[in-house]
Amino acid sequence: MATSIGETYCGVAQAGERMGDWWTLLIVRDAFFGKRRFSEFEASLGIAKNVLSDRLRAMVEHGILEKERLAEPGQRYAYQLTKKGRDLWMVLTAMRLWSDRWVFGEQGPPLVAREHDTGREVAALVAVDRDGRPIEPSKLEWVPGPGLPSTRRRAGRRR
Amino acid sequence: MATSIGETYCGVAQAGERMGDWWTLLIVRDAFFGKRRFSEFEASLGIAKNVLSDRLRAMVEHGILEKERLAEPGQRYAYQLTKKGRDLWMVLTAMRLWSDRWVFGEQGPPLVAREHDTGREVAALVAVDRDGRPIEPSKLEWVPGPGLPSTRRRAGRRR
DNA sequence: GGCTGCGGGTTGCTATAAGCAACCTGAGTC
DNA sequence: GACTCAGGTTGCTTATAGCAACCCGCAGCC
Repeated sequence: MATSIGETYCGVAQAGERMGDWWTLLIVRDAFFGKRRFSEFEASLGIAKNVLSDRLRAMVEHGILEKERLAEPGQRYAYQLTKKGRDLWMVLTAMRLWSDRWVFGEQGPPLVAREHDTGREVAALVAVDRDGRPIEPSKLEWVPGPGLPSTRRRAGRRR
Repeated sequence: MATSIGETYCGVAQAGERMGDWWTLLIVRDAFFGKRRFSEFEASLGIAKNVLSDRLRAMVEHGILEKERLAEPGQRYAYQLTKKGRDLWMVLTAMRLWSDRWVFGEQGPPLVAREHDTGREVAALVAVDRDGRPIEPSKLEWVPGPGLPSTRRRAGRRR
């Protein structure tokens, strides 16, 4: 995606711009699994070093990861998710649940998220309003919000 | 992402594979906005024709869109979301809400999803268990599910 | 029946970015 | 002071996005 989408008022495009590519999401996923080191991401993802280096730098710049020097011997660093990065949990979960349903299907999910003290598993995501009451997605319409300049009140505007 | 991730048991990677790139998600977004025709996607996204053509074909192959010949005069087609495609709503919403918080922030969201009869706006996504009861993401752990072959019980395996 | 216009593409070229292998560097260690 | 290891960088090759030009079937017009 070389064309700039920096000015678009679509949150999906903005999130995509922050990610850069799918590697970014896979790195975030690994970070949720507890991976923190350059070599751990490299081994887990099979990603080229220069690409990983690029992605990690961009993610630190975007405030998704924090780079920290470890007290361990040698030149070692740890990359940790910031609050902004941890907030991508919903995005990852939405993708995972979609795959569970439409890719893995009958075969069953390869991985489940479980509450450690009760054993309850995450089965779905639901949209809720400000008061936490569920909203049925099929009844939704899209309307301009407060952040949309009045001169360009159109959804999905670009360029 | 040229390296094949077809065999990985990570739902995030699988979803990414089905998407191909961010254009796919933006096309799905536009489809949710009611766009259906080649020229509508082209105009809205500013995407190159060959790339759009590629993406639409791949999305039809993956069962995310359905291509339908219109009864209108001329050579006109409509691309419509399938159930599988509409199910990506949660993914788009998760990304949009993340952007609302971390990109637009103070400025407020450019777009909100509102229930048309009550006016209630989608404010968040919550993870729920099988019975619809909310689960707090910070208390979660990842465990292998029924779909993970026992010979490779490792999260995020690849290649 | 030939001209024009439009939707929906395809083809060919160029520029960007990913993949891969080789090399580098600083810190510990024997 | 030679060796190892983490964490990169450099340079080359290959794949893909972007762009412009062209094409093709259909309809309307005359």
